[in-house]
This record gives sequence, C-alpha cells and structure tokens, in this order.
Amino acid sequence: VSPYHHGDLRGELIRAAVELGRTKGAEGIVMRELARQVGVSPNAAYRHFSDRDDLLREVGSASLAELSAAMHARMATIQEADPKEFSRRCLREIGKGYVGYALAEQRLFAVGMERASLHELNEPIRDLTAALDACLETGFIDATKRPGAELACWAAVHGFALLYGTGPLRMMTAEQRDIDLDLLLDRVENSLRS
Amino acid sequence: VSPYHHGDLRGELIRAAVELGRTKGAEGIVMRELARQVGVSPNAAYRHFSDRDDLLREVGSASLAELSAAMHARMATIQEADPKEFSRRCLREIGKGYVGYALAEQRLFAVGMERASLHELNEPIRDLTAALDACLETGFIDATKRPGAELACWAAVHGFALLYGTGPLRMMTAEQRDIDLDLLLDRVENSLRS
DNA sequence: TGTACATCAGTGAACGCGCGTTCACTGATGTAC
DNA sequence: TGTACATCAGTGAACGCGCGTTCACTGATGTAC
Repeated sequence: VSPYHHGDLRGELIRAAVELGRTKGAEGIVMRELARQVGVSPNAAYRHFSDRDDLLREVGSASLAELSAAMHARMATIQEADPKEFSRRCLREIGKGYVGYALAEQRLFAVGMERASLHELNEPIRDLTAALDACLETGFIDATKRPGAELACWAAVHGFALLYGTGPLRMMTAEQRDIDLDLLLDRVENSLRS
Repeated sequence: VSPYHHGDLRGELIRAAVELGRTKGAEGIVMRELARQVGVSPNAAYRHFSDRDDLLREVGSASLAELSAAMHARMATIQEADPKEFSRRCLREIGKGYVGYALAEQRLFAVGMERASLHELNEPIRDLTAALDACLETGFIDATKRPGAELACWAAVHGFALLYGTGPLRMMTAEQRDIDLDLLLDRVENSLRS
C-alpha cells in the first residue's frame, strides 16, 4: 500500500463527498472530513479541485445523474401494450421517479438543484419532453395543451417534493403523502388530456 | 443610554436576525454577529433564546408573516365589480403574491419553509382555501375539481418559485420568468374552471 | 537496456479565522413592608 | 415614603472546536536519449 499515488483520489473524494452530502447535506461536505475519510492529508484534495465549490459542483452533477437513473428505472417497469396507455404511464412514472428520488435523497437532491445549470438538467428534461411528445402522438393529450406542459409538470412535482420533503408538509405520513401524490398526478394528467 | 436593560433586546435580536437571514440565509444568522450588530455581549442573547435554533424558528415565523402580508397586499389591489371575475383575480393574486415574495426574499423564505410546521402556515392556507371556496360559489371553478385544489395550486407556485429562485431556472431573465408564471397560472386556472 | 531528470501527487505544518455556548460575575430594577 | 432585598438582564473571559486554504517540501512515476 503506497501512500502516494492513490490511484483515483479524485474519484474517491467525489464518492465520499456524495455520501456526506446524502446524509448531511451541502453543509456537511467538509474538505477536512473528506480527507480524513479517504485517509489523505487535508490539502491533498487541492490537487484535484480548485476549491470546495468546485467539488460541490461535482457532487451536484452526481446527484442529477442519480435522479435521471431513478426516473429511468421507474419507466423500465412499465408493462403495457396499448400505446396511448403506455404514453400515459411513462409520464406518470417520470413524475413518480422525480418525487421518489427527491424525497429519498432530500439533501443530495438539494445540492444538485441549487448548483445545476439548466444545461446540466438536459437529460431529465429531455425525458419529460419526449414523454409529453409521445402522449401527444398517441392522442392522450390535447395539442392545444402541449405548449408549456413541461413547466407545468415540473413545477408540480418539484413543489410537491419540497413541500413534503423539507417543507411544511414534512410531518405527513408516508401513506398520506403517496395518496396525495397520486391525486396530484391525476390532476396534472387531466389538465393535459384531450 | 444605559447599557443594561436594553428595553427590547429580544425584539431587536429577532429584527437583526431577520435582516441577516434576508441577505445571507440561515447560515448567515450567526449568534455573535447578531450580538455585534445590536451592540451587546456575545452571550446576552441566551437570556432570550435557549439556543440558536430557537432564534431561527422565530425568524421563520417572521418570514411567514411577511409572506402572508405580501399576499394580502396583492389582493388588496384588485379592482373588479363582477363577483366571478373577482374570485378569479383573488386566486391569481394569491399565486402571484406567493411567488413574488418567494423570489424577492429567497433566503428568508427558505428559512420559513424549512422550519415552519403546517400549523404556522395556517393563515396563508386559509386564504387560499377561502379564495377557492369563493371561486366555487361564484361558479368560476367546477365542484368536481374542488377537492385537493389547495395542494395543486400550492405545489405549482411553490415549485415555480424554487425552480426560478434558487433552482436550475434561476438564470432566466425576469421578463421570461414573469411570462412563464402567467402561463402557468393560466393553466392552473383552466384546470379548475367549470 | 539503463539512467538522468522533469513532472506529478502527495505530506506536514501552519495561518487566520470565527463559531456556539458556559461560567461566574455585577449593575439595574421593582416590590413588600 | 424609604429602604432592604430578591430578581432580572446584562458583562467579561474563556473553552473547545473545526474550518478552508497556502507554503515549502518530498517521495513516486514516466519518459527521452
């Protein structure tokens, strides 16, 4: 075990930072603590990141990648032959995946959302756009309701996740929350339906 | 000027903490800084608050009071004789007031939202409920769409405010943002309309 | 193939800082007789 | 009305802590000849 030339110090630092962010949030991502966990001197990280903020941006990206993965995992479970119904289910599972991840990883999700530029959210947004386009093609949603639908969907699930996650509705039981989410998603669907 | 018996040290500490929270957020609300600003020794605050968290809760309440005031101020500007249209405008101005405050005071708003219990949000929620009930009475919204409308409205504006405030859409211009908000509120209205 | 040497990736120690909170205290206030 | 005394609301000093970052350095690696 050579103390020098760690192999992938940069990668290990990010991994440790993600775990710290997952449990303690952005404030918990502390340079000296990372160094301790990885077993390296406190300043070694500065070989790989210009400063703390640089590292935090990296953590943010990792979080968005997890968000995207959670959404895809949800979509992959859909068993449905009918195209119209399939397109509807895709939309819904995207919403559930988004909220599910945001609630499961509240702190890490916040790190991502507060540092990400719109550009870094390209992938999740593209998925939403694709799902909405598919819904339009199958005739599930109305052409006149299509413009601006991304924002309406996004704001609804984002708001829901934060109200029930770190916001004033955080004391609700998980059961009630899940019921409320289903009702909200029903509503969103109905507002787009043709 | 007597150094003892400040008169209203508790009140002044809260006021200073609110201003600090307004500009720097929760992390910027620092006991020693407050003492400095108010001109008192660092431990004097402990006569009035059991610890920092106790003070932060007070700041949170103050923020929610401001939110409520912002919503009321907006509603008070409505000039409209027709009851149905009036009820519609109330709903809309509540939404605009909510988003307007959340965007104008992003950090303070966050302090409030992250510490408030549902109970402390009674007033803003009651306003929303009252506006929705009024819309129902005037026939602006459909009775079948009434149940759960609070959450749909709240999630939409809350999500919007955070996406455009500290979230990934924070780089949008104010003009674009205001346009997007109007379109979102149109959508919400249409989803409730009878 | 062997080796000199540039470069890379770490170390060790320190700087300067500010924090929340507690302890033992003292000056000011108000109240009972 | 005057005064003893309990209580309240501050002070001053310190504890113990951890942080981000920089400086000058050294051990390990890889490459050109």
